[in-house]
Amino acid sequence: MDHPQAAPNKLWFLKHIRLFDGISPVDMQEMEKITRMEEVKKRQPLYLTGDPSRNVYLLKRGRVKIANTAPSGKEVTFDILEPGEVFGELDAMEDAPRSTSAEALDDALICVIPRKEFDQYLAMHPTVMFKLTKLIGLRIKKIQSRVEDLVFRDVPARLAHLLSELGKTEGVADKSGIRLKVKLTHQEMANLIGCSRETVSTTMGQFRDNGLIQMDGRTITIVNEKGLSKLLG
Amino acid sequence: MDHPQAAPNKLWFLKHIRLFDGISPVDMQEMEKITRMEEVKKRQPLYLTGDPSRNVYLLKRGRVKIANTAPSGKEVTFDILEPGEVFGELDAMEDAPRSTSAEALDDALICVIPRKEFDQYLAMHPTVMFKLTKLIGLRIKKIQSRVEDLVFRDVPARLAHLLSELGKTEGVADKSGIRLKVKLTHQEMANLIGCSRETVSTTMGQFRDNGLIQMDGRTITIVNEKGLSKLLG
DNA sequence: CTGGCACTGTAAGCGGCTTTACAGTGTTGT
DNA sequence: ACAACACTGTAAAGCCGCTTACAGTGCCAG
Repeated sequence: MDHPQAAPNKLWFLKHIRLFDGISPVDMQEMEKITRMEEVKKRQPLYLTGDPSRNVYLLKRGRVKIANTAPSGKEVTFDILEPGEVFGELDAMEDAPRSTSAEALDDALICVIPRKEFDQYLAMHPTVMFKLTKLIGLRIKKIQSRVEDLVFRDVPARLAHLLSELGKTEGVADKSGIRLKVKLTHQEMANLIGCSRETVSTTMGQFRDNGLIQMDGRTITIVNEKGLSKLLG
Repeated sequence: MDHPQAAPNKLWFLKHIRLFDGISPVDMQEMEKITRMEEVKKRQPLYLTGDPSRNVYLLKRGRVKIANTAPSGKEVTFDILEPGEVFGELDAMEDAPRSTSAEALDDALICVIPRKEFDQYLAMHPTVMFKLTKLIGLRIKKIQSRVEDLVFRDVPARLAHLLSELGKTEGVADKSGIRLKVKLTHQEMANLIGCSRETVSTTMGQFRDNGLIQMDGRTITIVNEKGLSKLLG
């Protein structure tokens, strides 16, 4: 049965990795041979900035945060990965020290591939490499739009943008609007949009007061999506 | 003779494209077949955001600016490309509309490759594709550090960072320090570091007053490199 | 060589965001 | 169950960088 609780094996998981969308089962089986599965506890770092880049990772279950910390202690979050994503392959392909850190946000299950085997695999599977190149291209676009956000938009607009993105990817329709099963703290949102924790709290408060969102504990519901979009510019 | 003024032909130029570093001459000759050279006048746009992505480009001579403009008219510059760089391939590989605009900053010479031919070429030359993936990886790191700059550092630090980068890539040793043959206006620097033109002017003035740099017309000389680095962090 | 245009220099005023400082409210582990 | 801790709400003060406004300088074309 095609369900993780039933028979979670490596091949089942590989099918759900975006890198293998539209890739032949044979190629996938070969990948299976060189991977090893690993459980990771919540808050456990997978690697830190500056570490040697020994492995490439595939995320099976849970979320992983890709981030960096300034000497001051201030943190910027580049991405929060969902199951199905590949990560750590850029530093690994160049055999360069890690340029970011990666940390599990939940108890997670990942697939570990040693750097060399990954390189060899790619060299022998051009279609997978082509797919990888495209995935990396999408990431560039994503981060380019982060730069645009930081330069063009103020905090309310950036926060509105974040919320509406979360609405698209994680939202569930509800009687009063789009309910977000967000497990992000205000601090984590602040790291994503580049501002302080306090500013996130007050801005969310304003959104609530203006009837754009509802907040119930840590559940956010987008009540007035159009109102949010209007903030974007 | 291996000199552009003497015999500037496509093959000569391809040797100087980073994408072909360490690539076999045979592969390069095949690329030559599918390219066409084109002169571009200063300030001429190669493409605008939203255009269909028909081609991939190789920059032979002159500089090209990759940028985007907000509805407000504010502009952000993602990169200023030097000869030897490939560009426009990300949008082209996905057959997506241009996500940025590209404009010649000088009279330039570029090599144009139709999207489809580029895709086919890559499919048949895995080593070139591997190289391309690595180049894109480097670009991600570059833009990630832009995000860090915007979040972690204030304008003086970002400007100091820009100047010392320019010193590394374009600096010439001089009796009083590192002379920059920069052809960037304050506006262009502002677009690169994400602040207003006026702030660049005043901050440069402060650097001058503090003996970090000298300014003579549009020539900048870094006098006290250590002093600049101290601003970084 | 000269008028026009683009770029630079500078300064006052203002606004958005950070910092600092706490009080209040979950949430978790044992 | 409850202490300890982490997260949220809020507000005052201060500062960085933007906006506005203009004067000065340099460069290029005709």
